Amino acid sequence: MRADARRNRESILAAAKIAFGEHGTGTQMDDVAARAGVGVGTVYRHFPTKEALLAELVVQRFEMLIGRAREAVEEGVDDALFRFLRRTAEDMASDAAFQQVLMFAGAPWEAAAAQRAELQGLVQELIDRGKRAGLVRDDMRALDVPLLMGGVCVSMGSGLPAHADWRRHLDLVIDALRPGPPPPAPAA
Amino acid sequence: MRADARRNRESILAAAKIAFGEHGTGTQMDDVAARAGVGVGTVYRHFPTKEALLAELVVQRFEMLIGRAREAVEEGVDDALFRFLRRTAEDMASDAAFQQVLMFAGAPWEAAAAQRAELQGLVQELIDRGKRAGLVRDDMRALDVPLLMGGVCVSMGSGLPAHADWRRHLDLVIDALRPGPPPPAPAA
DNA sequence: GACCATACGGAACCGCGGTTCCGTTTGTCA
DNA sequence: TGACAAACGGAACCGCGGTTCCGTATGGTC
Repeated sequence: MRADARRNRESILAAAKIAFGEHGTGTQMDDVAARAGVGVGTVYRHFPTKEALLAELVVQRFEMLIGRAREAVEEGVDDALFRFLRRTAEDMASDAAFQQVLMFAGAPWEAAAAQRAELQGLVQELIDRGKRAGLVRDDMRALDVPLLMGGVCVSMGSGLPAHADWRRHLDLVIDALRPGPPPPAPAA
Repeated sequence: MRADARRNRESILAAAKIAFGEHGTGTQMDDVAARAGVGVGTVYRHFPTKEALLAELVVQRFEMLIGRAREAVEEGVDDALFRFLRRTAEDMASDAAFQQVLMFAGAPWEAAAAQRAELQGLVQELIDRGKRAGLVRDDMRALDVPLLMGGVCVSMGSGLPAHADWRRHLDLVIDALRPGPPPPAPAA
């Protein structure tokens, strides 16, 4: 691969990261090209499709989350799960496209299947530790994480009028994962 | 207004309700027209814009939710809030477009401002009752409802692979609204 | 320094879907 | 029943944005 080609590929990825982070999946290819200081044709030489470009970004983002999860596991704290969730949310807050991918699935989501699987394993470890310490409800499953985080994503992007307060949303959702109070008298 | 005009308006609204419920905001005007047994032009005679049509549907849906909320208030049960949330979720599950509007706001969302305000008042009543009975956490606010329900919407539409289990999501989120266990030893 | 495969730029292409326009039909009223 | 305003149908229009195409530029090699 020629030197300038490699350089351009990097520029494009960097530009795309910013553009997609800001404008979400609606980002236009021309915009990415412009930011990268490159023509659209060049973008298409490196990534056959907009979806493919986005998929690459999503994989990278998952790779980063895997790193976060590893750190959390190694931290060895009982509430590492919650700390991980908060850090993850903080990361996602600045990436509109990733939020949308997390919410709606599709090709880029599928493309990161391997990463997702790995991440799920690490999260399971965090959950187990939390359960052992009595900080996490017994019936929590690893799949609850994408479920709930997908929900939190709604409160992030889009500059919503009323429900833009994603930190509040996250707090509530994390509380949902703690062991509940004794079931409030099963009266009906 | 001519008789056939009124009749057509109703057909269009009915058709739109079904179409938007199925395909979400991505529903095409031609589809609505076809289902209503009418030409596109006729649809546009009655609703100047796709957004306007959707807005009308959203207002109707909120009107229905207001009805649900009134019922809940009149029920007079302590956990009326939770019962209301479950019924509401059940209603929303079959309306893809409403889910999207709830998630992303925009013009149709704004159009229902009055309804939203009224609904919020009723929900506040339900919350207060729940708090008095000790079933609802003290710091819950009426605005937490759209916040969390918006999140649940993610788990509804779109036939997602992993996180399609919206009932689970709803259960968790409702648990988040209950009074928490004693804060797990403020160690950190 | 010449050569050529590789890479680039960006104008043009194309399908999609919301919206418009106008000739035709139909309800209503005298 | 005749006349006319109101309403209808749907082909055509148009902007948008992803993708393609090809003439030009350039890094690497002999």
